[in-house]
Amino acid sequence: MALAPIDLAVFHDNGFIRKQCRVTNLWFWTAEHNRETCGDTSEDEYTFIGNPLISGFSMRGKALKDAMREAFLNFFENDEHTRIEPYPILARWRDDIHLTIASIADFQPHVTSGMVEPPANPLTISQPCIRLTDVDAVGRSGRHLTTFEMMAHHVFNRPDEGKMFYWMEECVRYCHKMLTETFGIDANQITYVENPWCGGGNAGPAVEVIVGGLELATLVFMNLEEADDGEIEIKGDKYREMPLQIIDTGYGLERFCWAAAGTPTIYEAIYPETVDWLKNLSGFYSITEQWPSLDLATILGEMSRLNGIMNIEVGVDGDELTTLFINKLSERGIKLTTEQFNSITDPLARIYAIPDHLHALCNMLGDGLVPSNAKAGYLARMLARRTLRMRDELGIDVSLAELIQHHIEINLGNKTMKQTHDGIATICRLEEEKYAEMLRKGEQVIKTMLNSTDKSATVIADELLFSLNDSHGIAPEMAISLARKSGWKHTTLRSGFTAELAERHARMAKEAAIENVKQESMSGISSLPPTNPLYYDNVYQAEFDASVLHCEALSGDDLPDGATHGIVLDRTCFYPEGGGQEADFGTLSTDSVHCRVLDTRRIDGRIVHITDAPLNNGDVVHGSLDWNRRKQLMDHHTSVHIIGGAARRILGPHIYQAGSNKSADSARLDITHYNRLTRSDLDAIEKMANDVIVQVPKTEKTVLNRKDADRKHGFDLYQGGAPKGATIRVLRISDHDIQACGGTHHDELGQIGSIRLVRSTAVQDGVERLHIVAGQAALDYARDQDGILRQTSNVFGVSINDVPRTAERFFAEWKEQRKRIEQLEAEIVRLKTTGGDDNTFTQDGVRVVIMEADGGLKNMSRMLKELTLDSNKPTLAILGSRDGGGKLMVATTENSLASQRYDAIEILNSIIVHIAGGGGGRPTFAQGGGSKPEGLTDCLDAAKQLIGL
RNA sequence: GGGCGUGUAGAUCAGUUGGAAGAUCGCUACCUUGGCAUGGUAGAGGCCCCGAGUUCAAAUCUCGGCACGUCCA
Repeated sequence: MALAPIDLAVFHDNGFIRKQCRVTNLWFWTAEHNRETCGDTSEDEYTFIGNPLISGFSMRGKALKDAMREAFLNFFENDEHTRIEPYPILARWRDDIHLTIASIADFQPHVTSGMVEPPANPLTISQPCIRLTDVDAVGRSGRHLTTFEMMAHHVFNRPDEGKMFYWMEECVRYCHKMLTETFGIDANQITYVENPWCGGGNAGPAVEVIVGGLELATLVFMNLEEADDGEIEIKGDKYREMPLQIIDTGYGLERFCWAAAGTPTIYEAIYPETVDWLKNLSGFYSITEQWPSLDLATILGEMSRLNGIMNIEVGVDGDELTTLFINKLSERGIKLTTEQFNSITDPLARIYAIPDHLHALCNMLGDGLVPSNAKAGYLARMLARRTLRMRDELGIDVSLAELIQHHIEINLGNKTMKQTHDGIATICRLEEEKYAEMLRKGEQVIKTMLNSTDKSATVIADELLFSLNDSHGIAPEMAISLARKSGWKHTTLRSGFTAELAERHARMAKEAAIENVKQESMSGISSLPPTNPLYYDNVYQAEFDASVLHCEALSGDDLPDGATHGIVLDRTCFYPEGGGQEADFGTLSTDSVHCRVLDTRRIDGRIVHITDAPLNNGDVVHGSLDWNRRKQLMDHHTSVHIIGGAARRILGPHIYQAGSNKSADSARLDITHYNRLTRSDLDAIEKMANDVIVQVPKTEKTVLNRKDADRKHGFDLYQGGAPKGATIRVLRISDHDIQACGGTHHDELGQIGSIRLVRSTAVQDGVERLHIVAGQAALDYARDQDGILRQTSNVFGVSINDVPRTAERFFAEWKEQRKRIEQLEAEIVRLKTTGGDDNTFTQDGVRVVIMEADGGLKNMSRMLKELTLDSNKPTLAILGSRDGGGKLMVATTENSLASQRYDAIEILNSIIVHIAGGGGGRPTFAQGGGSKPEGLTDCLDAAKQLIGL
């Protein structure tokens, strides 16, 4: 069974009829009874270019967006909906996506799964979103954006609980009323296209709202979930109805603005000042002056209308599209050459894309994101680099920081964000420096790589271009332009290369995607009640009594040594490994059995004690924690929160936890930051952390439901990762640090004693790892350091205070003496090689030196250099040493009688047998070694014999 | 999370099949000049990132670590 046709009273009431699109075959509703296409096809041009569909909005840019958003929200607010403030652009509450990509993303997965109540119901919101999948089309299509606001009204119905707010009929009625009344859109211009939606295991009927050829909104009625026995089939998969029925709508704020402005592109509607500014800076208007016959305004107007029917998407071949575009323009009486077309559209695409990218960057950085070479931070870096590249291609001399500053002023109205404007500027400066450094290095790399390529070459080897892009960040176009700059003037980019590069990346990603996910499981525990955790009631309780509910023999390679069984109790003080805090150890005993707990894990919601012996179901056991370990883990965990808060205060609002680990020995906290930390940064954080221990007597622990936690504390609460449950445990250390955390924490900070921030290391660009020791571990650490220092001072025989100075002096002296030894060795070489002693012979005009020397190959090679470098004295030199198993070196003066007559390799190979070795080299310089130093004399004798002495 | 790449003089970087540690800039001294820009000559400056392994021999090859870069997810 497929979905039933959508047939609503609201359509009939407004004179709409249902038709099937001639082009797409989709069913749609229209008030224009002779309409044959659904509105969003390759035959439906934009009708609003130069002819706005929405009247009463004469402003542009930020003012237009503000007015439009307010009109939308106001409409729904006046009709039963609660207005909700937008969520952050960084989806901190989710672990499956980095960025908020839709308004419904705010409520996934906790609300859409039914676990958590929505913040209001029904609600209306305008949610800033970022989508980078179409980043390549931004600026070229006239309508693509990386960042936009999705206006929405959402409803979460529970018909099984009698909570049914409204469904399709009312939803479409709201939409139609708003479009025609609030925005005064002519109903004839509107088509409602039936197009079922599915994704992420859910599906439902959906309606696309097309106005003037532009999709303004989508109304999704999500009431189905994937199920093998489902009766409804959509796009090949089977679904059944689910208890929660959600209305997920999405109205494109910027598209409303565009339809109201009627500008050639969406960018001119929302970023008009920036577009003008960049046109002037880049000298755009002077481009067409080369062709006085071209009428730029007419060309741009026709191109915009055409944009509506051109399939400008990622992955469409650029050259083909250009040809098609030029043909279409020609049909309309506009004759353009490819060269003319490109020289207009290339810069224009960049001018349009830059404000979009700047807006996305402001949103990301403003929310506290730190650029990085991995994860979410990389998305910011990619946008920054795209922006910089386009800026360079336009030849504009304005720094990224200035561009961003301009954008914040003009398009964001100087709004305050989580990150300070100064902070954003600093990050931009650093990013631009890194970009410039990458370019500079890239130029070097290209020169080196192309060394073996002829200057007249017209192509660069594919492998080289791949490597330049993947390893050095130099995009193929950039590589070509740098190569031309460096002297390979005739190189061009092979057409289709960029597509191949993308294909190659896709293939690599596919291969990497094959990974094995191992899931821990135990057979008979899913029917057990969840274990009652006693550690939340009293973190200091170390002894308890409980009943054994389940005992199972375990096997596997990830178990600790000696572990044999997994035991589930009805209640426990043992904390299972989680949230970066390692598990508790201890003992479980009955009158007759005493077993050790070697690990504690959470499996399927039950706490499993990993032990070295079995217990019987129904046994009453006494549990006892290894208290020293638990205390140390608590010291470390609470310290991590304190350090995190201190780092945020000292380094800035962008500090966010990127991971952590708390073991008995030490703790680690990974934080996002845009610079390497210095020791003085660490000292300041450490000092503040220790001050907090003294100044804040008690921590506050509260349990809130998810809805209240979000509202009360915001999303910085979820530093430790996306929350899993409907209730949230909040640990509050005064106003120093407030976080959702399921770990065990001290009630009194004084219990920790002291915190040391040992050092920081880099996890990736933009993430610093802080190494922390606290409590007893801090004392142990100090003792260890003392020991090391004492040992060192004993070696030097000086007091501890003198160690640094002494080490410095010793190192300097060592270097000096090493140099002195080299000089003396050189002196010995000179003495040995200048004398006319018994080692020197003359054979037919060639000096032959055969002697035993001291030292290794290095020393001998210096002697050989001395002997054979003088071209006035053709020499054959054969040196041997007993060093390290015996060494031999043979050399002749290059380009001389000696080198003509003797082959060093031959001589070496024929005599080295006496020291049982081998070797090689060049015909004028050979060396080798052996393992029988006592045969050296035989070697040298054999050499004399060979030469005929 | 995965792939690729880079650590050599104060700086920027070369370094061929493993076989003699280099260039340019900067630094010091001297020469040229009335002085400077400049030009010339000479010199100083190296734990070839660290630690193992292979080898007669490792800056070079292999493995591990540290530091850094880059692309993709």
